[in-house]
Amino acid sequence: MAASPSPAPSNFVRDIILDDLKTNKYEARVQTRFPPEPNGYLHIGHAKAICLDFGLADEFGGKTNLRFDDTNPEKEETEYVDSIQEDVKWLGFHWDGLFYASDYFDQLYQWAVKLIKAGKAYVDDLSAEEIRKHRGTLTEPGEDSPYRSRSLEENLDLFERMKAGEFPDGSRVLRAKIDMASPNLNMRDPVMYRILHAEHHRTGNKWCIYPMYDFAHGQSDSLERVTHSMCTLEFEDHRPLYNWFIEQLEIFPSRQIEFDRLNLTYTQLSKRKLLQLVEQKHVSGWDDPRMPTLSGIRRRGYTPEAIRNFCKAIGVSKTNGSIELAMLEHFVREDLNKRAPRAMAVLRPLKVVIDNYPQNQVEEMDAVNNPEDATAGTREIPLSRVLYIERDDFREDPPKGYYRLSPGREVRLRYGYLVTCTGVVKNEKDEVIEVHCTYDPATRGGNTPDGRKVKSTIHWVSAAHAIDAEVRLYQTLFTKEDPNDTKDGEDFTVNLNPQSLEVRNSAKLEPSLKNAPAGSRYQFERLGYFCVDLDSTPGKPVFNRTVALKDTWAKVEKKNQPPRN
RNA sequence: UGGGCCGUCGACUAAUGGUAGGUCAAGUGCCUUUGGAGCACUUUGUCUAGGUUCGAAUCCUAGCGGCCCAGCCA
Repeated sequence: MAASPSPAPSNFVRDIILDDLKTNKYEARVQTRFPPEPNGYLHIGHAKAICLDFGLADEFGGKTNLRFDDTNPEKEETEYVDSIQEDVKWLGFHWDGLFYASDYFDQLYQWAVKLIKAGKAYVDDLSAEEIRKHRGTLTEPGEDSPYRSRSLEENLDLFERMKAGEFPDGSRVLRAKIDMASPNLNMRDPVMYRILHAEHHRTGNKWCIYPMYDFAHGQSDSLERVTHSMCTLEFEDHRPLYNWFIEQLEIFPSRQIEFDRLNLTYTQLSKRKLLQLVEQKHVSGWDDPRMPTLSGIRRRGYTPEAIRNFCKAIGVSKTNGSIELAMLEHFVREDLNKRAPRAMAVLRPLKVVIDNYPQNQVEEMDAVNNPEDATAGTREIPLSRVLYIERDDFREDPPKGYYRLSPGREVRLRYGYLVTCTGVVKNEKDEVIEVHCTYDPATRGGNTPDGRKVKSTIHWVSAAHAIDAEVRLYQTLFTKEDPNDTKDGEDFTVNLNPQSLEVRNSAKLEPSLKNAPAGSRYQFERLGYFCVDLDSTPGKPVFNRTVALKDTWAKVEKKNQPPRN
């Protein structure tokens, strides 16, 4: 066994599998499944589950099925089925079998009949409301339904007629006969089947009764001979029921193991609430780059490698916690730093005129594409008398510690020349609209033959050669670490960040970016990582900022000037 | 206040009765044609109280704190 370069840290699920392997449980076989309900798009929380399910099976030479948990025809759609498959593949995983819980509807029906015949299930005529009342409370036991003691024959007949469509929605259900006094509410005669005259995305109108999650999930695991069935913590209370059905049915004993779901600061990971954001148009869609969906994150410019590394780093446990968003951002920076070619782009242009530079001269300056990757090569960038620099890179009255351009000060233009600011031009509102400089011809390429040092190197683009672009800058979608932290009666949308999207319409890019294809990623020097959006048009590219570079100066400035409000 | 689960640096996670370690964050310095990247160093932790033991983050007891469960959702 070769030592892996970055060994996956162990976790309690892996320990369980290791132990089962040692004791030869399941004939030393490892099989998992990733079981999404196709009622929404996959998000970063699912990525954690995917990495666990597929990762563990891969590690032990096992199999992983993709199985759609499609037992509720009213919420599920093929659009979601398609996006989920695309996202799993994009993340870099390959499933063995592709299944649907609905593939098992016939088998499930037969098993339900088997339980009725064994006296372990009955048809209940109580309404939903009445069932709720009979269920008792957290501290008081429930009461038996008056229909609990029906004869086998009557139960069989009624269940068959439920299937045949003789009864309206909600009029009857099939229930497991377990224990109405159980302290675990899931064991108080849980509903197995409900009547739903609804068209199913796969089975069409074949069925008008549909199994509940509890009477489908474990059985599906068992049918596929899944050995280790990982799910999130809220299903711990369902495990006794999961096992009860397997025992009563005498089928393959898959084992359910629960782990902690991912929580990320400043991020909403409830599928229902993500759907709400889409439906109420707080975002442009499931793939809005501010969304934590895999499609949103992908459009934002994240790489699958970064997400996988993140999932590996956060680990798996049973502790309810919240990962800091900075952790995710670290892993995308780490990955993009190695692979993203550099380019120069000015987001808020300020015109610079180099007064002593020849009027119509243009020089091609050599620039390295990626200092982290010697094989990435170099490119040429045109320089001329009129440039744009970042507004932030000039201050008429520089604060302490600021060492970019200001009157009388010399800085280096990256891959260009050293320039010294000689003056400014202002408009009637006293705003600087133009900066004047002189350059030192001896410093071509940014070199200083005399060994002189400058404190700062800034990026620039030649005005005559620049490409106009739209750049979209993002902040967190929510202003609070916990978006669900609201006052009574308030919806989580009150925590939406009004500044989560900022569009810069007049960005100027170096000409090499002209034909960058959608999805390609760059580091704009000194600014951050950016990704070409699919809204780009031939005349005007659109870039998304994936994540900003770490900005030491911004930190210093913030510390020196605490917020006024 | 019925049942289930969980408490280790600011965050996440290891240590499986035997040196409390790693990553992120924060801080300091070095270096730098990105105030980027990199490198070095530093700060901070076993929820509390008892008990078992030569030895406890780990085992036991009792507290305290947090999360989940009363859908014909998953």
